[in-house]
Amino acid sequence: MKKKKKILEEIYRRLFEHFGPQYWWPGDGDLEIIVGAVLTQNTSWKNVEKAVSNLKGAGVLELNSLYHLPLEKLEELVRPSGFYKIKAKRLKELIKFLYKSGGVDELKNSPLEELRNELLKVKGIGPETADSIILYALEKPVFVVDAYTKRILKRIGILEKEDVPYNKVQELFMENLTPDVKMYNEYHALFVRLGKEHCTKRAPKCGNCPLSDLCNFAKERKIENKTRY
DNA sequence: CTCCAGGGGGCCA
DNA sequence: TGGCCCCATGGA
Repeated sequence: MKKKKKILEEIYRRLFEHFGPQYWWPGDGDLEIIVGAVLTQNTSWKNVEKAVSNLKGAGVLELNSLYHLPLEKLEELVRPSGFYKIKAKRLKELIKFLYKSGGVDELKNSPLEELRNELLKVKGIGPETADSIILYALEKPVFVVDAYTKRILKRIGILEKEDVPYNKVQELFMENLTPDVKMYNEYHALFVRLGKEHCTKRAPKCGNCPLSDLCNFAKERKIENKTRY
């Protein structure tokens, strides 16, 4: 039971030493983080940047502007991020919630649990998006779980399969690591960094991966290479 | 050409 | 609950 705590601490230490601090979220401003959290749903960050750039260029990356921006116009601006019609709708719902709540700064005053439940009621805001907003924009200690997190844990052998409920994986971290905004921030950012650079779905680069000696996937690949050559 | 990317909701048994 | 499908652009 305490073994997992050790492993999770070890993984963090290794990633931090290897990559250094990531200083997330990429991009700046609370609202940009919040908008980006929706736009990046099942989408490469590269495409999100284009959409965010469009919003900035149009001068509408601001609560009041977004609130009054016609849905059709918003769709057009976020199109590069994919799923643009549904994402425009989701952004509208979220902006409406922020607007009614009195703005982003006002939300920072409400307790984490209540905040999370309110965000999850918004159509289009699921656990990962809600937690990303809470951790990175509102700076409260929730651990963000994403596809990279599950893939990495699965390959290391901590999870038996990637198809595990979000909350179960989140509990794994939050029951073993003391709540800390900065550390949770870096940990998730480091998982994404590792996921992009090494632990990709196809053609993983296990060679100089800082976790390769813990990773069953890397070990199997090594065996393959040995028997092949 | 196929597969993938920092998810989430709707539907149906 | 669990399984399946849909949303869509841009890069590899």
